Amino acid sequence: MANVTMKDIAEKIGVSSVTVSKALNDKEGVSDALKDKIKQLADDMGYRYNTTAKSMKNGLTYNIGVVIPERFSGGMSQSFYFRAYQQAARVFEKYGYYGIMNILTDADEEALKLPRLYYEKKVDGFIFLGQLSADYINLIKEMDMPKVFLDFYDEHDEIDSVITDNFFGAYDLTNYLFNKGHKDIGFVGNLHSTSSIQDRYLGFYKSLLEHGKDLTKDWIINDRDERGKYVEFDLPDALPSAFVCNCDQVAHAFVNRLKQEGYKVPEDVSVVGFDNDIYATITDPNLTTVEVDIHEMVSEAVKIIIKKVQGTKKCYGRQSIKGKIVKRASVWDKRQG
Amino acid sequence: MANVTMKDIAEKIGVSSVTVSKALNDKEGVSDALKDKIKQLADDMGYRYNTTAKSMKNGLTYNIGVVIPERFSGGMSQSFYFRAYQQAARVFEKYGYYGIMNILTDADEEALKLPRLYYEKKVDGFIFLGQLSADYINLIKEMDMPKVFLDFYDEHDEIDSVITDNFFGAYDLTNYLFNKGHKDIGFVGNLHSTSSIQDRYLGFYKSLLEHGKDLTKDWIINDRDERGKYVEFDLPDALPSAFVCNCDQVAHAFVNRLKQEGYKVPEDVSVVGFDNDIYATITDPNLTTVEVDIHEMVSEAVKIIIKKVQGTKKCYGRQSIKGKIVKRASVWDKRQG
DNA sequence: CTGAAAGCGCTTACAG
DNA sequence: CTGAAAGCGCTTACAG
Repeated sequence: MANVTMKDIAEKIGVSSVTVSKALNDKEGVSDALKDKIKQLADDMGYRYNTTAKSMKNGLTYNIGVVIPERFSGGMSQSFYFRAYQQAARVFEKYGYYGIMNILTDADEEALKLPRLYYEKKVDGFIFLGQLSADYINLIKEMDMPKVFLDFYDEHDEIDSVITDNFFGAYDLTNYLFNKGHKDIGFVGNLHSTSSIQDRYLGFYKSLLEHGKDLTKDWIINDRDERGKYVEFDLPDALPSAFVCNCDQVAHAFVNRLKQEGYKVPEDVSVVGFDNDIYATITDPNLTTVEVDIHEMVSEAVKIIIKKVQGTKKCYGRQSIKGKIVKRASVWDKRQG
Repeated sequence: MANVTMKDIAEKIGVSSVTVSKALNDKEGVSDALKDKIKQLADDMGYRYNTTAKSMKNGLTYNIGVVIPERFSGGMSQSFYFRAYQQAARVFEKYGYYGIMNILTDADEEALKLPRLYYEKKVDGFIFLGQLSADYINLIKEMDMPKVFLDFYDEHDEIDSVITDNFFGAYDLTNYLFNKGHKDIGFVGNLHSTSSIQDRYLGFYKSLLEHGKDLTKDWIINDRDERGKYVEFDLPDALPSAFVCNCDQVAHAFVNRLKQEGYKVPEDVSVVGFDNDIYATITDPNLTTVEVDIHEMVSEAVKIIIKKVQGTKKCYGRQSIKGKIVKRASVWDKRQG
């Protein structure tokens, strides 16, 4: 019972282990009768396929590393990363692969240490989930192994990446505010923090430009320091009638702050977020926001990494996955009111 | 550059691969000078250790499967499972192991299909995270591989498990309510749904008994059907002055329902939850609750599974990890008011 | 201190 | 349709 191998099965029937291998893998060269007999016996003997031996032969582990920087794994953004990882696990399954999560500690990222998964040849490729430092990205580039960035990208576009369409998402959302009669619109977020936030800001800006508006410095409100830590909002005396926040969590905090200062939301100030995570519906009023298509993003990223692991040299570049606006009560219709 | 092996290193220096193996593993029988030379060369040649080959030899994969039933992976309980999985990944790391997450679909659980990880010998043991059906538990018992249950347990106590101390957590919490002057206390939860909820209920009941109170049927309010789906609360006309809810999410919904019915929380009715998850702080008023010690639980579970994988035959039984009461505004002090 | 031999469990040509 | 031989990259006795 201990450890059944193909050889054990072979000896019991009186054939060679080659024949057993062929039968169990449904390959040609074994009569159907014998195949059935072998399969039956394998079942009876409690045989389990030894993937490690196969890996040894062809050099593939059938594992993909999913690297998540530590700082995204705590806090509140959890939900996004868990859903993403989970969806990845599901899609890997379809391809006969497994994902191995590797939390990249801040210290390792700082010290430019590649994941242990790499040094131990435990995986055939990597999905990096969540913005990494520029230096670390350079390090990754030199790593000779298939890789895909998920939810962020390399500015030099040398590594395939799948991102949410932050630019057009924020652009659409800002247009939506203009359509509702808003004329002055601000933005909440640190423009230098991540490429996602920057792109959302630029989409917002594009909409402003198209509506003949200029940027108003006072209405670009910072939400976090350079290490990503949230800071107090610095509110000017005069506010625009609407704000585009870089994410729902910040929109949630921003709404609370506005209410604390005596503003009514959305009557005095409308607020929109991004992500459609739990903060969108625990905010009062519920937030109009953009729902990121996690499933589609993850499926795409997995599809790409599997193709690359299987040998495609093709470069997929930067894939943007469209989100969709979810309309809720946090936007005031100025055309009627 | 393609694929550097120990043999390549050996040939370059003019020694055997046995010597390289010894040097790279810091084993005896190689002079320090040669060791250094070999390590240096390995580095220069970009050598990466082939874990698969090692696995082939000793039959260990250095992976542990973490199985999470699909129904816990969606919804709102996410946060708990993600934090748990993440913490597990961190602790595995310390032991030189990796975790591989396997979402167990409802269909596979129903059909009594073991995880693919098992049939492919991809792991040395399993942590099962989250309540499984009785039939599935029986199936697991027959699987000859080390395993630990996390956050639930087998009623026959045949499989090691690590759980939060639901019984004493709810007991302490109910005592706390009595101490605040409450005399009539109800419970919200389905008594037949999971062992966690049942234990919380029993802890609550124990406190009642100790305070000379009997159960009042009307004040045991159901929150979900047998498949775990939430149902409308069936509120009686007369309510007790306090309720112990089986979890924060349900407490959140229950508070909203009470407010909807015109009750003031906590003035008219106090409410306490369990878990200290996000629902505890998005509820108005914030919930008094029990914080589960995820880190400790996970660390313990990982420690146990590693020991078993390494050959310990010892049985650890059922380990309860104590949580702690987090006091917030949802409990009215009846002694002063 | 160093190495030749055997083996972990499978698969891939190749030969019959 | 079936199988002997070689090999994937390492490690474990064992011999020198």
